[in-house]
Amino acid sequence: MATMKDVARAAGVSIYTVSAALSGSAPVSPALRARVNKAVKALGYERNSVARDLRQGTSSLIGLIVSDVTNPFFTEFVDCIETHARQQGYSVLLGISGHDVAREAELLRLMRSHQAAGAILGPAGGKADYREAEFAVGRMKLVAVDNAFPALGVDAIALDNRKAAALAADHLLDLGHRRIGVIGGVPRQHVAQERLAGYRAALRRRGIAAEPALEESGNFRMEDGYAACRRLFALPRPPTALFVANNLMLIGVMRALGDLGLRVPQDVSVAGIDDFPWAAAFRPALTVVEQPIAAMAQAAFEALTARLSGADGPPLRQVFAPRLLIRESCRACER
Amino acid sequence: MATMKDVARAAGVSIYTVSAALSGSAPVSPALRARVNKAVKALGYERNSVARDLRQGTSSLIGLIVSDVTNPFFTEFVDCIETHARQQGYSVLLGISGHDVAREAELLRLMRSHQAAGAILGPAGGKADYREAEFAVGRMKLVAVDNAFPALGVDAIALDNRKAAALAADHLLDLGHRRIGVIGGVPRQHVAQERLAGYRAALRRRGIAAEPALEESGNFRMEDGYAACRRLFALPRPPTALFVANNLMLIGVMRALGDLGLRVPQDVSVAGIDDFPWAAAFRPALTVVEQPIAAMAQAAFEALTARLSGADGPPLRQVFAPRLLIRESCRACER
DNA sequence: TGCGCGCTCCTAAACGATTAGCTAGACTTT
DNA sequence: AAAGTCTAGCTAATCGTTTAGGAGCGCGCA
Repeated sequence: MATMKDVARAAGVSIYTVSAALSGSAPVSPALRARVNKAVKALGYERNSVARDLRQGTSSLIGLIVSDVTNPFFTEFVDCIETHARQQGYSVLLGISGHDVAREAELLRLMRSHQAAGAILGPAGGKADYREAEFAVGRMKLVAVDNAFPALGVDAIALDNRKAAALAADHLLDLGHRRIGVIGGVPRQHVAQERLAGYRAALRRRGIAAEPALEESGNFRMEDGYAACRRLFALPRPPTALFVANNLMLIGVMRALGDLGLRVPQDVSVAGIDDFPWAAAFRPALTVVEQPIAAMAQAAFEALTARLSGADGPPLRQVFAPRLLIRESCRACER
Repeated sequence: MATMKDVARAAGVSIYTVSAALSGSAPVSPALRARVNKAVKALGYERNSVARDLRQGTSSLIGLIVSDVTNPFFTEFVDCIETHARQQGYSVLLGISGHDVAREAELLRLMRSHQAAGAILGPAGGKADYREAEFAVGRMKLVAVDNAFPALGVDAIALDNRKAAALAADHLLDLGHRRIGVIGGVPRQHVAQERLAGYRAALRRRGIAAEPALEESGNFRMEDGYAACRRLFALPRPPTALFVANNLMLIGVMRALGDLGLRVPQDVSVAGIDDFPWAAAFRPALTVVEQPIAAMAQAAFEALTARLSGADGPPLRQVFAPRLLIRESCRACER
């Protein structure tokens, strides 16, 4: 690999001039600039970012940590972030925590070690899992998304999760359902707590008593949704409708209902959180609450770049509004 | 941030000793090792990988370039690669080419610039898009997956695409279909050519003449599948069955059929390539040809690490066998 | 002429690790 | 006791950039 030194020799200039010509950090006369460019081309020179990053003390890398890329929410989120990052000259270091706080911490350490300028992450845990002092340690700027709670002490981008759950629950209640099963996330996670709270609040507003047997939970994965659904329909008095707190579990639920021979929406109404490309192609098309993923990704990226360019001040929290997409998976309760 | 120098000072040793103690590159007496570890903890020292990488001339980064993460095949592939990489101490630099060869080249340049040890990529283009000499330039080791053709001159991991297409087409032929529409990829891509070839060969084996009007193509995205499907059913004599060459276009097709008021499989039979988590939850559950993604990802990663640990020799090509998953979206032709 | 100012370009010192080459002491061998 | 061998640890060079601090030159102005 050719280095700047080789280019300098070939062009008959100092490596300072090469650096200046390539980065534009200082003026270089057209004549020398041309000689440098010629030498660069002739040698096929490419800048060594590692050396640059070492000297600069920071890099053009940003970290991106999600709990599960196969979750369509994160898939699209990753897609959006990568696009913004590339356009702004950043490269993205991808980490997948698999819902494991220890793995997440390890990934953060690794990214710090690579001198990533910052990181965007969907925290895997809840309040109890982070010792605040240790979370945002070091120079690396952090932005939390999705399961972001205020105590983290970093900028956060979140959905109005209570509202999202209430939107789905209210829709089912409006259709006359009174026994609405819920399949929420693990209670450890902030986002799960909020969605459950939204569901309960919606019931309470109609004067309906919460029924613990109807409250199931899983770890936001397909198989958890499947299992939880089977449990709900093994109940002596199963629900007439289901509110499912995320997309992956919603798929699990649909498979379970299929296996149980239950038709949607004739036998059970189903509403979930998270839209995804397949939701509308399903028969029945699924009624879900949509998150504005692209807007949230952009906000996350902009929050990060703002910090990177020196903005300081207390952590900022941006909350986005959910939207109910009424399709075909819910109908009026006949019992 | 504490550096090795700080640790050395705090422990009363030279930075050589710190380096040796931490990396195990040379023996260090228990007494000094303990002092070093204590100092590391006290200062919260973390190794600066950038400095290390500069000195070593290579890094623990590997690149991963896919054309579209939202394609479930790549989503799962990325997931698998990240897991292997993390377990072997590598971090992954993710790039999304968006089916654009220029963007792909730019991403490769960036990764080389970051001194990535190697990269795994799903090439976006076809033979005509790469000048062989320029493709595998530099120290970085490359492994191609999915749309990998021999002329690239790097290790390749591929599906037996002709077989995959034939599996789907034969299934439809066995059910008595004779007018089978195909929605393939853009002809530029090797994988698209192969799948089309497999479909044509299956027809030919039954003595059925290819009908150009039934051969549509798109760029492996949902909207392309949608549009192609609408075109096929605007034909004077539309097909009785459809073979769709990838998952995303299959979704588009299902939406289009829904919008056209056509029922699957009563009015049209549909078979595709690529299984995905939703395929089985669909009503009807979708009959597809499955790729062994996890095995392919593992093979890709192992091919890369083999090269990284010095294996040389001519490019190796590994071809994987597809498997037909018969579900509910195809039935006997009644016309 | 003498001085200051602006340009362009150079030399050399960083950045923070790894590691070749060396040294001092302990232990073996003859 | 002298010479050889090991071992643990040190010093200093090195990786390929960026950039502070000058140097040389031409120009304008008094």
